[in-house]
Amino acid sequence: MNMLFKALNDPTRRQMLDLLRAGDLTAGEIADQFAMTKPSISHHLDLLRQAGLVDSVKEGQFIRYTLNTTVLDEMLSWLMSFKGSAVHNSSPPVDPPQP
Amino acid sequence: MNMLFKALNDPTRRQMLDLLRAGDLTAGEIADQFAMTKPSISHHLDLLRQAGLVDSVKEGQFIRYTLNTTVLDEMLSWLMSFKGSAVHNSSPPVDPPQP
DNA sequence: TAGATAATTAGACAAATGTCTAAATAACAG
DNA sequence: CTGTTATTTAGACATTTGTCTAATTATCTA
Repeated sequence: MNMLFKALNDPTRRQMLDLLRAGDLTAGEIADQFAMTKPSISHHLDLLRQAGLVDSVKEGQFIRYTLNTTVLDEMLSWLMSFKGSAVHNSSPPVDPPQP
Repeated sequence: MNMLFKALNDPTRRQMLDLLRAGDLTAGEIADQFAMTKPSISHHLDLLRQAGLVDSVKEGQFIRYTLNTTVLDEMLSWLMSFKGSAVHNSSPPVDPPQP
């Protein structure tokens, strides 16, 4: 899960994923949305690809990036397990009612 | 969400959260589980606290750390929205059956 | 009060990260 | 073929991050 958390630990990359929700985009179309050079964009896309969050397909001169959310499953279940397995160590907030 | 992703982007800190699922622990008890100096542990716990993932309460000489999963909600819903809003741009994998 | 224990703060340092410019690769259009 | 467009690769550089040692603060106890 390390690569996954690393990939998501950047606002630019998270925004890229948000953009891709509406549909596939080429590297250039993605770059147009950010105030950043194309090599930087390329590097971010590479990290997302390494994490498995996007797939890339060359189409002629362009490279089309597609969102791939399957890798999120592991992270999602890890996070959700926290919402279920909470342990209550603190004292109860009130005394139980006396009969 | 930046602090939250940052806090989770470290195996040691994620392991700390896993430890706290079984119940509250003091800083020293947490430190015992890692091959790392106490100042380093203290720093990690500070980041978790800044992210809101743990609460700390001083009890005499000790400091007791408690898991707090409420901040996970925002992240969880962001992640889950990906599993719902996927768009299918690619061609269908097979041709539809011919009658 | 003196000494021991729990934990943090302060500061140093190497490694990782995000960004840039310059150059390389690959595909298209004339 | 030549030039233009899309994208990546390579390398440099400043910032952030994780770790350590040394010192500090706070609490307990004899």
